[in-house]
Amino acid sequence: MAFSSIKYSSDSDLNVVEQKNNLQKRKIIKHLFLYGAMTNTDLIGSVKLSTPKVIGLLNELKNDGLIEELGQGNSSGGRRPNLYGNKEDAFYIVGISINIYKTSVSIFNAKNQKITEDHILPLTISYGTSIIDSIVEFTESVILEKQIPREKILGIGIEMPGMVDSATGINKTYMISDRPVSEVFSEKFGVEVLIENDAKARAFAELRFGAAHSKKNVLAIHLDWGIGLGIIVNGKLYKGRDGFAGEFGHLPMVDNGILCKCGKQGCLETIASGTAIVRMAKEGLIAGRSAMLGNLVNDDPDKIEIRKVVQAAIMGDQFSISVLANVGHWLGKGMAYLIQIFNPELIILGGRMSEANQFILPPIQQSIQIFCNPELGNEIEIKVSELGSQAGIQGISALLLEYVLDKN
Amino acid sequence: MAFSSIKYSSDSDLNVVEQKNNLQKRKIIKHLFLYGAMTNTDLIGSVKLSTPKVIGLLNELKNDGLIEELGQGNSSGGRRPNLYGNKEDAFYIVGISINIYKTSVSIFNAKNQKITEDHILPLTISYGTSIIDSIVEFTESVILEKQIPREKILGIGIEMPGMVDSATGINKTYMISDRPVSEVFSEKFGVEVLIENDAKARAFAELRFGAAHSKKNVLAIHLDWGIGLGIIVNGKLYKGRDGFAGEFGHLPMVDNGILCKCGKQGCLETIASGTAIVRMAKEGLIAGRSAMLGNLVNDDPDKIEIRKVVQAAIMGDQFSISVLANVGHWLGKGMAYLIQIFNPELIILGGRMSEANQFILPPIQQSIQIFCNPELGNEIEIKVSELGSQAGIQGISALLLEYVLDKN
DNA sequence: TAAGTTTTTTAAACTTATTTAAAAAAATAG
DNA sequence: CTATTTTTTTAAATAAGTTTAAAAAACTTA
Repeated sequence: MAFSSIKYSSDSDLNVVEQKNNLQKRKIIKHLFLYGAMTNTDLIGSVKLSTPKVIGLLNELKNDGLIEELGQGNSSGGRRPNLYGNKEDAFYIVGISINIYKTSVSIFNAKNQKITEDHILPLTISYGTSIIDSIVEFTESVILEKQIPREKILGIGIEMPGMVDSATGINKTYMISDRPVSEVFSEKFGVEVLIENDAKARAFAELRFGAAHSKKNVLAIHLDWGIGLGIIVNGKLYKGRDGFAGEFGHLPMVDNGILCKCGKQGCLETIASGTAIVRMAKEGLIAGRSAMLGNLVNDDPDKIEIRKVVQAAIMGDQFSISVLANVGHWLGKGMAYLIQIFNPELIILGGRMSEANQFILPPIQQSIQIFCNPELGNEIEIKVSELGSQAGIQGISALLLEYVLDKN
Repeated sequence: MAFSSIKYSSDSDLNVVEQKNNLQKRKIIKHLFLYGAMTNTDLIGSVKLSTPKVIGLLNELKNDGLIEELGQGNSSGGRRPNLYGNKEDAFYIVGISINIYKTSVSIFNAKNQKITEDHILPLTISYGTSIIDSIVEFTESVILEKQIPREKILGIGIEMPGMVDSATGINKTYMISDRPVSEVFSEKFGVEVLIENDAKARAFAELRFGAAHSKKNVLAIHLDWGIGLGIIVNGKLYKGRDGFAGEFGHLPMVDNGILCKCGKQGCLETIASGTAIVRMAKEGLIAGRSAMLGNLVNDDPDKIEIRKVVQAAIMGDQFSISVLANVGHWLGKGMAYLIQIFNPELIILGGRMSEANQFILPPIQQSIQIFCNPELGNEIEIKVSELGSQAGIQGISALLLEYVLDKN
């Protein structure tokens, strides 16, 4: 914490890991958190230190009570190496995932194990600060339930939609306040708080735990109610000057198109997002263009969700198929833009809309062929995220860890 | 060079700087090349070493004959510091700039001073390798004229249009060969050769010597016969997986638009490049839409060039003004895409088309307002490059320097 | 012009981590 | 089951650069 250096009180009430502020030790802890138990030889490659040095640090960390020996690894014919791992209770990270319609809270231990069940708070995100207190209260109840001592909480990471500047802790779209929303949260929780945009948190999860691991230049598209983009460049999450990079969903795609909530017309989000699918399906239902979809929702337009449209498409409903194909067409065109600008190694598709993948992937491929230079378009690898719904909370927790351990 | 480590011959025929392969020494030489003479205190900040160490290295380099003392700098009341600079003849860099219609050659000494007059070879770039020998011959004549000993040439940097992969030395658009074109050049010249795309070389010049200096996230748009983009991210030139990042000119902008030389329709280049200006002006002239432009070229469509269109616009020619405004409109829309994706600190406009800046900048601004999120669009800084026509050759020379000195 | 101050340079002491070498532990071969 | 090999761990020696302190040079001020 910023004020720890001017504190007069004893070290004992400082965060455990902060006490061990040796950069190299932090690097080891970070590694053991992200990638699990390791031998000292494994660590040598990662922290770029010599054997004697790493062993020395490992022994110090053991004495500090932050790591422990976990038996022996296997060897190809020689002394078996000791395995070292973080002690479960060395510290905890709280991850909060704020969605448009719900908020969920998870707690991870120092081994990056989720120690909580699903804690979901139905709550519609607000433009103002009205939902903050509910989120704090809900989170506190989870912390209390697990009896996590405050000083063992490394920090709280919050991922949310909107234009988030994690450096200043401001969201320009939601929870707009006269002072940084991360500061408001931090004050109420009494621990470090980091906020980040949902698509960026997910891209970071892909970088650390998913398909982007050990890759350098990757784009992670987050297909949810809106369309987000996380950009990984030179193996690092790219944020831009104010943290607003990746406003992919608001690229103007259709002249004089539908009015977007951002105020402009014809944004990609208006024709290719989860919201757009629901809107088009509703319109089609009302216009009587799909009996099958009508059956699935008892002719009630308000009951339409992405899953229903996909379900109808699977059943062969022409209208639903064409809605999803159209979404794929526009997404593919947008992706062609990205491919030509970034020449990435890989594009990862994730988020709620992946339910519809079988119907949107082929038109995406087709659009890329049409709109993209073949030298670039033919070589691009497109993958569907394997991290699932936990990507966001995993990403924001890892971001928080690195944020706290890398500073100073 | 790669083979220096397995050479049996004496060190004397190795490149001077290669002999001093100490990384820290190279860093100092690089710095003195890029930013001129410095005091040891100046260097301490740049190479991140202590005073005694830097002084030691400086003395060694002096003994090596690579740098020299250049009198004293000034002090605010104390002993005056020694100034150190590269010796002019420590090494030389040859820069070659291949354009669509001409190729120019320059030689820089170790102080980054251009020691040659303008040497321009009129030559239309070819899809095959036919022009290579002419370029080599022309370059050799310049080297011979200045009597530069081969072993003092650090390397030759070549900037050129097209899809260039500098890592493999291949251009996918021009000078296509069965083996890397940089290798072909390197064999003929007998020294290290680096090739790079023109827009990227110019962006690098902006980063080292221009408006992007000390900035982190900058886009440099190169408006020439085509439209190129150099991307600077986290203070480094971004190239993408194959080096093809920045294919901005081939973003699809117009549905069923004009056929582009890339094979697709409606690329940005077909409506907003130097080539597009000339095409539109020709069409207008033939259709009799501009008497003023007709006067300037004696009604000969083949005499139209960008400068003539600008000249007519300055004289108030409605048609020419509308052509340039249209170009600005589309460029601005393209830039809105880039701003939303990159959230850059700065966009630099450079290249041949900057002659038309007074007519294209206002519509660019307007398009950004229309198509860009105000949070991003209002904050963006747009500058016209101050490096002028030398940007390309300066950029490729600096790239070559760093390429040679940074590798082992 | 001399004394004092500021800043650079040089020299010595100290820190830190690496390299080298030896010891310990566990697997494999005979 | 023992000897050999392989690999990790520990210990000592070495290397490299930083910090501290002192000396030298040049400017300021009285």
